[in-house]
Amino acid sequence: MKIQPLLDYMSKYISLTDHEVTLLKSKLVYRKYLKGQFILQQGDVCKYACFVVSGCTKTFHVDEQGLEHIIMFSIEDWWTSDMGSFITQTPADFNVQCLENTELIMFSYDTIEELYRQIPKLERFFRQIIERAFVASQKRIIRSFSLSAKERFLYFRNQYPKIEQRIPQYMIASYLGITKEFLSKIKSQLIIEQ
Amino acid sequence: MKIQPLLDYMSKYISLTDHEVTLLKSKLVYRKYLKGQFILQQGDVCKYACFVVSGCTKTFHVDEQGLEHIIMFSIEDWWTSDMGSFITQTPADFNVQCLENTELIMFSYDTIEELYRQIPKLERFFRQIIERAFVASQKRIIRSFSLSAKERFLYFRNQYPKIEQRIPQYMIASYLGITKEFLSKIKSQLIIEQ
DNA sequence: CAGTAATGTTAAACTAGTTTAACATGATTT
DNA sequence: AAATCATGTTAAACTAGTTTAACATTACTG
Repeated sequence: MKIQPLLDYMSKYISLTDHEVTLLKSKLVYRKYLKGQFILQQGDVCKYACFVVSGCTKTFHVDEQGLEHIIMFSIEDWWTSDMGSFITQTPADFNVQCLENTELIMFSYDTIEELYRQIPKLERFFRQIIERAFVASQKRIIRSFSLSAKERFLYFRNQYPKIEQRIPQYMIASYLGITKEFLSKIKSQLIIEQ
Repeated sequence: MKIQPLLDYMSKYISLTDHEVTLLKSKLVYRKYLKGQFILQQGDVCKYACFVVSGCTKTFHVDEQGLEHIIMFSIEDWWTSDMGSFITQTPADFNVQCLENTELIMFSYDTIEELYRQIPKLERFFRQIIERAFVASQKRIIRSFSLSAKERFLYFRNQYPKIEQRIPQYMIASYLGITKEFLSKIKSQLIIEQ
């Protein structure tokens, strides 16, 4: 289990004793997925909150018309899960699929409450992680209201330069809430403008 | 201080001893605002996370073109704050304004860390509150992608029947991300369809 | 390495939602 | 009671983004 990336990440929020690290390790699941595999399928109950050690995933929702809407991408040092399904143990709104071979450290719903009891500091850690995720989600709502598709694309390109080259363009369009044709148009406009 | 509504609300998540309630009480701020008053202004640092005891607030963002976008309404038993500004103590993206005379119980940034230390259970309480807020925010993103303006309006009307009658229509339009003119059109279409 | 599937581009016709402006209504102030 | 202001409606012209379809390109797969 490559646990070091997670420990480095956690050390930014809390400090764990050796004994706590051992305890934590014993409750975690380490798993490798291949490109294309689903970590979670819409309608299933989400059993794991996952930390991405390596690789890339997309989280997406399929609406009633069968259209795919990408909510987020997750790469190294990010989290991926359907938080709503995880915390309430009800059917997921999202699919999570690997866009590359991906290694995950998974916190299972069945053991996380026990972990909180044994290591109360984790309660603090997860509160802070979720605060950040919530803030990012709210900022995204602001952008969807107040920016045009072109401005949203420029923001995306700036914020995730690494992801832009790793994934197909139609997925970026889906993340931006536009069609791949319109993204194509925006990009050719941007080239002309220069 | 009308603290009972907050205690009732908290009892759904954690149970506090009498001593803890006394401690908590001593750290809270209770305040009344008049209709129209601002609890927070965009650009200021948010010092308080507020529980609404009575009244109604709107949380909105003013974009670079000066257009107002309503992010949420908060009524009795809801929270209101700019979480991003509160946790990072950086300038707020949002304004929070009272739509009615409003009574709040306010958790100050300066005392909340101390409270977490003295009553570790609060860490758990806020983790759960923020989890829920995050999930609500993500569901709103799904709706903005996968529903038409008409469907979003029907969803709003269904989810917040009490709020619909308490506030002006142009604020509902702003919440839905459309113009008041288009909301007017949607409503007249809905009447014709019946 | 040929054939098929997945991805990306261009362009024309279309539609959801905006903008502007004129007018109606009710509430608040003088 | 008149005047002003905030809110709400209607309608016409407009625009951002979609849909459809044809074609180009890249990348798997047998």
